[in-house]
Amino acid sequence: MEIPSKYAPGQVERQWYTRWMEHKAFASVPDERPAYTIVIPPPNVTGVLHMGHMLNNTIQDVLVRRARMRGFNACWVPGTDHASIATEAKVVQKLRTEGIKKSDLSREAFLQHAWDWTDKHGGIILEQLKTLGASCDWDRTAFTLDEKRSESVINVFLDLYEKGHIYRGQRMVHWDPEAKTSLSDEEVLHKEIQAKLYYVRYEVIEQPGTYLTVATSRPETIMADRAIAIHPKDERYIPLHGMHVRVPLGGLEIPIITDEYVTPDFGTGCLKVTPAHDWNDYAIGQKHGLEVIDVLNEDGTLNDFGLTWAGMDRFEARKATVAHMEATGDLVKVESYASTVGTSERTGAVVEPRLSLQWWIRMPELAKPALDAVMSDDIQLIPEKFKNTYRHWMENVKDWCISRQLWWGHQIPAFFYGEGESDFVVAKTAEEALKKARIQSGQTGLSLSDLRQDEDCLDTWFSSWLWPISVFDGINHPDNAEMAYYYPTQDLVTAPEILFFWVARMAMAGFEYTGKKPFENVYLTGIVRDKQGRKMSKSLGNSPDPLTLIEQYGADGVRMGMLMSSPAGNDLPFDEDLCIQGRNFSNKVWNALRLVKGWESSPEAPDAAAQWAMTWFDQVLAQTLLELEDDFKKYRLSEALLKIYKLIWDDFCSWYLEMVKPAYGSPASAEVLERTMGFFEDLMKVLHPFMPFITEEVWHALRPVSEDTFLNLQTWPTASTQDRQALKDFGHIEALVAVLRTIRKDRNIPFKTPLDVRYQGEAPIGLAVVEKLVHASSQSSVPEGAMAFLAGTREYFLHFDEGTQEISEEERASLLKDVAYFEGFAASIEKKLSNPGFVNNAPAAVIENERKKGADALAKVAALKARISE
RNA sequence: GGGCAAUUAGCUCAGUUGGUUUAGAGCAUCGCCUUGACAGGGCGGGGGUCACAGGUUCGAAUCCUGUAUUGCCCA
Repeated sequence: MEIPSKYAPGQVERQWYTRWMEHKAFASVPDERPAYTIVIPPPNVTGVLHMGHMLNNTIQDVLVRRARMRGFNACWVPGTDHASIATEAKVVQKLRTEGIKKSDLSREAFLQHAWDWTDKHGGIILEQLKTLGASCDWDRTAFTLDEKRSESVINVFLDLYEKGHIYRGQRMVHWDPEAKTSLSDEEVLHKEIQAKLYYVRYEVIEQPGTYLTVATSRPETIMADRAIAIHPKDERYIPLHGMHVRVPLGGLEIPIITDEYVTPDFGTGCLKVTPAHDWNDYAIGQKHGLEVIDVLNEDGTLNDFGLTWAGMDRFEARKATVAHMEATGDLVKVESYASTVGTSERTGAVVEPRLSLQWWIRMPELAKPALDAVMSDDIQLIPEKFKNTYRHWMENVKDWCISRQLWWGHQIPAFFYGEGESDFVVAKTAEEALKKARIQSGQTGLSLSDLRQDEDCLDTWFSSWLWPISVFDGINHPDNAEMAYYYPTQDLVTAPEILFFWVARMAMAGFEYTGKKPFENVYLTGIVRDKQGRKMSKSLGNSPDPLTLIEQYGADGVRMGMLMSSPAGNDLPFDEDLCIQGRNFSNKVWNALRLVKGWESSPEAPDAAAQWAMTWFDQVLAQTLLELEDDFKKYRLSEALLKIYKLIWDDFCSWYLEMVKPAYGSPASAEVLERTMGFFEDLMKVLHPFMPFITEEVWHALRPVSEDTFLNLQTWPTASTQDRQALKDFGHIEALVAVLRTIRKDRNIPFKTPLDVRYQGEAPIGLAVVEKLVHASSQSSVPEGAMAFLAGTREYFLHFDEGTQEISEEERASLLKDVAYFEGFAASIEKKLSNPGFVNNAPAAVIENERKKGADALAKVAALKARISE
């Protein structure tokens, strides 16, 4: 059988994924096994696969595949998110390039474009996940805007409205002038900028010729000023209490008011109050009964209150008003200062505070059970450090603005029948709305054409917070069999950035609609960064294309590369070298297969070395399996992977296979072959969650299995009985082999020349292995003049035919170095032991151990010195 | 400005209630090896005052305090 010496992943990976799909290897239906469920964090339909998805989904796949092998009925539900703002922005942009304006289209026509776009691009990421090897149950693919999910959203809106959790209110919101919609607090990113502070003077009406100077960063809103506020105790301004000033733009007379809110040290201590354009000013305005004048249009241009600057963009108007005031002498000076500005997460536009009528959810009550669940570890956050942040947010949670002035999304099921602010009803359909409206208004003659549905749609998160329930249709049919079986889900894998956006809200919806938590564990991944530590982003262009990586190193190689260094919650400094390591590892596994497949079988019994090797490897495997159990329980995936890596590369390939390897051209004992195949299969099983493709390929190549039997459907290996003795014995053999190799090297003894190893008393267990690995013979007799050396704490000798060989200079130097080390070590122990404080206070076992360490060190010193003096 | 976390080898990280070496691993690096599975490899080596300064203790990478730096969250 010809197997190429270099593993080529491309072909293998494509072939296996196709076969898995054909046989629906990852499909799940409820049965008698326990369920293990993960719902995918639905990627945006606007996105393409990036490194963050790669990391996140690799982790999910590892967890799901392992659960499947451990006897769980594993179900990984895939799907996508309609991403209201982002998608609408994309579609508007696309239409613009075709010369179509959104405002020229009807709602229906626009939505048709949006659906076309989604149908074309929306599934891209899911397709790409298949390349990565994701073992999702694809038949369950859901979309936040599909029929069932939409129905769920509307039902929840109705329910929350009826319970009084949803209300409509005029409030200050974050406004995205580019998308022309409100945003929730979480959709605003605060950025540090270098801003300018403009000092503008306002003339005091009662004292012409006297001016108050105000420092502002937003001169373009000056015409909407409705007061100047000063701190009541600010002595500089006490004489002006109760007076008025003239607004330099427009000339309106406004009062000077006093408020504790003003910081006397900031700027001049005078604050211009513009209730429509600042969160704090709005609060002050409310308190003092000031008029609210909005000088901006929804697209960020100035409206008619903007005087001669009406129609101009806010940033242009800023320059223009400043220039004007400079000319009139009202601009006193300009300073630059560090400030922060809110930008839209989706469009990047600078966000405006804007007073508008929106829909809100009252949060504190909903948040309570979701907070408690995390604080009591009923829902476990991994790593735990996120509990703090979570609590802080949940204890200070603010009402959630859920309406968006967009079309792409779930239209708010509120129907207006009159002009009044409360002339509306909330209903699932127009027909139901009509019934309700007739009753509520008392106007029995109302008809469908009198109703007008709210134009706005709901925040995307208002659908994704239902995700773990809605994918099983648990909102519309709470008692269905799938809900009972799959819900609550087990693990959720997501990024810390959306802990509040999504995780917290899912917990709230979970408790509200099922009375249960939606998931048991939340694994928070880190951010994938480049070598310089920068976040990978499209704008920086520092993100490698995942599909190109997969082409170069294989999905297995990339998966391993990503997981080699990604503890939960820690950022992943991505380096392509990690993928190379993954690829090289694939190749190692591949060549181990080549070796084993090349062995002919013979009926002979195993030789002593092979016999011992099998006993030993069985134990290493058992030991590692136990350690893996613990690692997985703690979600220490990179540690688990590294352990498997070393188990395969070091223990299996470098030691075990060398121990059992038959001489060139000779057959292997059938028993050895059988055991080796068994070990190899177990190794492929434990590696499979991390590297699904190559393990499948190798597993099928090892021993004949039918083509529609898959490794992921096999049982995870169980550890055989523990017997630490074989591991201890190996420690000694390892040391002996290492010393003999060093001696060979130091004395330039070619490998062809056999070594004649001598010892006193009983032969150490596993000596046959040493003979095989370092090409030596051994016997229990020590002739005159043999060279003594130490392996561990036991003394051995080497006999040379041509008498004692001269010790080389290099060897002497290295021996002297060792002597110094062990003498120093022994001295430090001696110091410890002669300290009465230590001897009197430390536990007996610790003291005993120190004594032993000291004695061992001294024995080593003696043996080393004996060799040097030869 | 408030809160949280981190700082261990060139890089990425372990180090589990203070006592298994004078602190480990993987990668990288260096030396030797055209050995019949694999040079995408084998064998061997070098490399760290555990950020800094104090303190607690018989004993500190580990506990406490302060300082510095970095990151995250909130305002």
